[in-house]
Amino acid sequence: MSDTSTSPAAPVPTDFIREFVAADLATGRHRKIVTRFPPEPNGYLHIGHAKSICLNFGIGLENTGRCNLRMDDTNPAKEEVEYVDSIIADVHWLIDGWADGVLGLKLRGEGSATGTTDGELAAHHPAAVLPADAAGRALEPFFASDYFPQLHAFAVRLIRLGKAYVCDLSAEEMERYRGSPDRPAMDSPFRERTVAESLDLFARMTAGEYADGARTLRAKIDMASPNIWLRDPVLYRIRKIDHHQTGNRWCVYPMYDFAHCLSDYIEGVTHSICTLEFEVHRPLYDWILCNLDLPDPLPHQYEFARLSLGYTLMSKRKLLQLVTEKIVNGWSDPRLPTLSGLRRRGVTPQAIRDFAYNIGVTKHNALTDVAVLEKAIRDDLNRIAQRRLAVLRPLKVVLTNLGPDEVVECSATNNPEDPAAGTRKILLTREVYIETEDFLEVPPPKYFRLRPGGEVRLKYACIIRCDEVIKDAEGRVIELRCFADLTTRMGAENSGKKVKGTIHWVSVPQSVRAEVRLYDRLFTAAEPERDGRDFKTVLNPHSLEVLEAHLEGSLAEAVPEVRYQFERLGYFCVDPDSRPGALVLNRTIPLKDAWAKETAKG
RNA sequence: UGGCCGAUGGUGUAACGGUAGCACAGGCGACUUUGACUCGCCUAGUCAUGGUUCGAAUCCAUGUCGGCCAGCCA
Repeated sequence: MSDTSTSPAAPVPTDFIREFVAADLATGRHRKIVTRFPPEPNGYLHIGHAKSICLNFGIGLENTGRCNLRMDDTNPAKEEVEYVDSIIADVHWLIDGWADGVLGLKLRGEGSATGTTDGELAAHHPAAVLPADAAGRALEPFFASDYFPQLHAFAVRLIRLGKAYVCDLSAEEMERYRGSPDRPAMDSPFRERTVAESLDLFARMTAGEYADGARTLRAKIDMASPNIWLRDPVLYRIRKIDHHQTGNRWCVYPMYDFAHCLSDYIEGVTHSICTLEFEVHRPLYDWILCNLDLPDPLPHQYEFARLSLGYTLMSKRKLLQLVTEKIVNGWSDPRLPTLSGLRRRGVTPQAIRDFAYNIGVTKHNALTDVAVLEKAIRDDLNRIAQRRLAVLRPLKVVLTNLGPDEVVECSATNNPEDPAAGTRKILLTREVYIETEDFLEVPPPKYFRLRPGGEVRLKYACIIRCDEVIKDAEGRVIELRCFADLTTRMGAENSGKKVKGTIHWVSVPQSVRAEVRLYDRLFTAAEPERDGRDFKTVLNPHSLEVLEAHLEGSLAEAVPEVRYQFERLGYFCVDPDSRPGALVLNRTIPLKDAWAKETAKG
């Protein structure tokens, strides 16, 4: 089995759903496992979807099965091709190199063939093609809309069986008739309509004879059921609007409950995994499949708890609001938990997969600490990111014993976690920048950076001593004059000399300027909507800070999506906003900072 | 006064009638040319009450708390 595994030491994950899968394999109920990831293309994917993707593709991968990507596009009013495209890109980004081998797609353009509407099963549905079998042919996701002809045929069959009827109740009337969880329902006056009449009416609905909302097709189940979803749920509604895949071909569209179970069935899905709120829909899922008298094996639905992460919002509706109200800059704003936002921020797919593995899969709602995500991000970046020196808030230091044009060559380790990454040259000059916070005139106890008369090591270079502090008219420190002890350079006679602090720096003439964007959590509260509060009351006004930083010269040719660790500062990656000579970097996440924690203690 | 689902350290999870374990967070220490990484140690838990059992986080009952369900959304 391919193993660019989720976590270095990770055994195969286990959870209650995987136990069902294993049991079904053991009993011979299924020989091949097929799952699916079925987003509605009405928004961008976020890290909550990533949890589902990792579960569904993980199960496919672990069992040499398959996981189909399917657009659950049964409501043209809310869906757009922009979302279809972003979903495809995000899924690939997240699974490539891991589970892309079990990604089930179909041949482009296949499946939207005509079907019958006379109650007979359409003969064909698109076959799932794995990348290994594509032979260079273009593939695309499955679409629930591909099955509209078959779905329609199934609906007709249900009417013929006396298990569905056309209802003329308005939406308001239907709401009244339905009752409520603790109040009984009333039968629709159209419930006992003859099969022939329903058949005729449904055909005319399909032909476009009636206005939106005028009639619906309903399942005839049990109006006395304590489960609302069994009180004759709507199966089809009239919607005279264009669909992003099927154009104006249809004016009746199936509801989620009708389309989903049958789409699963059509694709040969064995385990249909969704989130907890669909638990109450499961009896309906089963009812539809059973009452259509479909041959086995039938798919089964399993539910797990959706992800909720501290200090962020996960619902597509709320994310859409953040985007449309321009609280953030589009769906890929690095502060958003969208996959495109995380990608732009510099988070790796591996880190997201590790995160998904670490949080597990259960049936109870939990609030996951962002620290778990941050840990996964740092762990992966620590392994792969090359180190560079950069100064965010510069303080000029003049090394008084170096000549104006003197250049001292230093060797810097690219990645201490990966010796194969090698070394690079950096140049020490008379004028350098250090981080403003690395000098304090009157330092607190345990501060071991630079102070007047004190010593500190410039990383990869040498130890310097602060001889003089230059201030401006307001008394602010604007420059330090220091002595550079070149005998403490690597390889020199005093290279072993120890000082408490080592700080980062860049050469003034050798550095490049860049815009650096620092991100913080979008909200100041772990649960932005706690107790029904408006999330806009807890927006973090400092979630984005833009600085002009000075980077080591080797970064001049940095390209988007390459990730670096700026030593002692954090992980950064180049933003696509970058232009030649005008680099823009995003800070993915700062390094852990024990000193900041120490000082915060007061 | 409905139905369904759930409850294990601060947080997320494991244990499937037989030693409550792991991770994150937190604390202390070691190492360190990143106050990073790494390593060592520590803190801290079975919602409650009954019952079954030699033995219960696990099974049963009752209660408590939490989530979901009254779209022609998914």
